[in-house]
Amino acid sequence: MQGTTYLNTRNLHLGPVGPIITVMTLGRPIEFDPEKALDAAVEVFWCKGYEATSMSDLLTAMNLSKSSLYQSFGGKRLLFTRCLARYQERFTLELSRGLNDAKSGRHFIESVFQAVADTAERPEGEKGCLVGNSASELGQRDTVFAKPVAQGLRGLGKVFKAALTRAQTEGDVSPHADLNAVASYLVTSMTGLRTLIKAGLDKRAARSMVPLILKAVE
Amino acid sequence: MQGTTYLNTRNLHLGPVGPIITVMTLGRPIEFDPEKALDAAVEVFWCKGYEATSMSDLLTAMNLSKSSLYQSFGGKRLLFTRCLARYQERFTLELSRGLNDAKSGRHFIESVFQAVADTAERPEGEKGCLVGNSASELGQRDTVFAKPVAQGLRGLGKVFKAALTRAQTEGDVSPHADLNAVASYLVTSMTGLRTLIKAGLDKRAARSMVPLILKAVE
DNA sequence: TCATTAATGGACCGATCGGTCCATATAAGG
DNA sequence: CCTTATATGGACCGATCGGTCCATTAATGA
Repeated sequence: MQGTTYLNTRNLHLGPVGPIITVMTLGRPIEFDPEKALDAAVEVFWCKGYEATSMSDLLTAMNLSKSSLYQSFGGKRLLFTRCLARYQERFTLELSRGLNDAKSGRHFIESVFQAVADTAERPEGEKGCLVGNSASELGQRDTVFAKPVAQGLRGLGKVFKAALTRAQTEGDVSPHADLNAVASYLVTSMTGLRTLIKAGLDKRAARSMVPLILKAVE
Repeated sequence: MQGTTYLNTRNLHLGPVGPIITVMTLGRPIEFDPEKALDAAVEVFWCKGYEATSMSDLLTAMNLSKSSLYQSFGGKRLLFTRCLARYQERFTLELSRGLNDAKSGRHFIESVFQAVADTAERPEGEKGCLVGNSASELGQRDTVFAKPVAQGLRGLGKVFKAALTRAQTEGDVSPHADLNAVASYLVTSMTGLRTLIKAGLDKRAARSMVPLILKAVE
C-alpha cells in the first residue's frame, strides 16, 4: 500500500475519552462534526438529566439520523459516558487556565465560587453541574456511570488542591492544613451550591454563602 | 341521618400534605394501609429518583393494584409530591426532636453532620437525600415539583436556624452572625455532602469534612 | 467505469411507559 | 335482600422508549 494517499478520515470512538484514533478509510465520509454533535448532546443531558433525555431529544439537538448516532456513538449509555468525559475535560481545562491566570490561589478559589453564586436566578444556574447532577441522579447503581462521575469529582478536587497548594506557598493557607480534606470540602460546597441554585436559591443568599465557604480555606 | 353510625372510614388525599379529612363512608373499605403504602413509595423514589421509577416499581413496592394506586394517590406525579411532603415532614420532625434533646445548638449541628458522614460507604448513604436528589434531578423545570422541593430545603434551613439561634444564646455563635446566611450555608453543605457520599465518597474523607463545615458556625 | 467501503434515512421492532376503564367484590344502610 | 357506594383486579390503550436493519447514497482506489 505504499504511495497510497487516503483523503477520507474517520475518528474511532473506542472509549469514553474523546476520539482515540484517526483512521484513514474508504467509503462515504461523515457529514457532521462529531465534536459539535457531542457538545449538543452534552447540553441536552446537562439540562434534562440522563433518564429524562430521550434518543429523540438527542437526535434533534445533535441533528443526526438515528443510524449516524448509533454508528458513531453506540447508543444512549455510551454517548452519555462520552458526554461526562467531555464535560469534565472542558471545565477542568477552563478552571486550570483560570488558576494560572489568577493573582493568587486563594483569590482563584474565591472567584470560582463567586462566579457560581452569580449564576443564581439566571438560566445557566438552572442547569447545575453535569457531574454533580449525574452523581445525584445515578449514584453508584450503575458502575459504568459511577466511574466517570467519580472521576469528574476527583478532577475538580485536583484543581482545588492545586489552588490550595499554591495558596499555601503564598501564605494564605496554613502549612499544617490538610489540603486533601479542604479540597474535598470545596468540591462538596461547590456541588451543594450548584444544586441549591438549580433549585432556585436567590442570588443574595447564594452570594452570602461564599465568604462562609471560604472560612475553611485558611 | 341522626343516630346513624358509620364504621367505614376513608382518608381523602386532597393535597400533597397528608390525609386532609377522614370521611365516614359507605362502600367497600380500603384493604391497605395508606401510610405504609406511602412509605413504600417514598423508599422507591428515594432510591431510584423520579424518572427512573416506573409505575410498575411502585405497584410492586406498595403492593397495590393499579386501580387502588390511581384511586388513592392520583398517579405518579401526585404520588411523588405526596412522597416529598411526607419525607420532609418525617425528617424535619426527627431533626426537631434531635435539637430538643441535644445538649447544645452547636453540638446538635455537629452531630447531624457527623451522622451523615457516617453513612458513607453504607447502603443508606447511597440513597442521598430525597429532597436534594429531587432538587438536582428536577430543578425548576416543573413548578409542581419545584414548590415542595424548595419547601423541603427551606424546612431544613429552618431547623438549622433554630439550632443556630439556640447556639447564639448559648454563646457558641457570635451575636453579629447572619443566621439566615449560615443556615443556608449548612443546607448547602448538607446537600453537597450527601451527594458526594451518594457518589461513593469514602468514610474517612466524609468525616474529615465535618470540622471544616463547622468552621462557619461561630 | 466499476468494485469496495462506509454513512445515511427511515421503516420497523418488541418492550415498556403512564393511564383509563369496566366488571367484580365487599362493605354498610335501609 | 336489595340498593348504594367504594375498592379492587386486570384487560386494554395509544404513545413512546431505546435499538436494529436494510436499501440507498456517496466517497474512494483501481
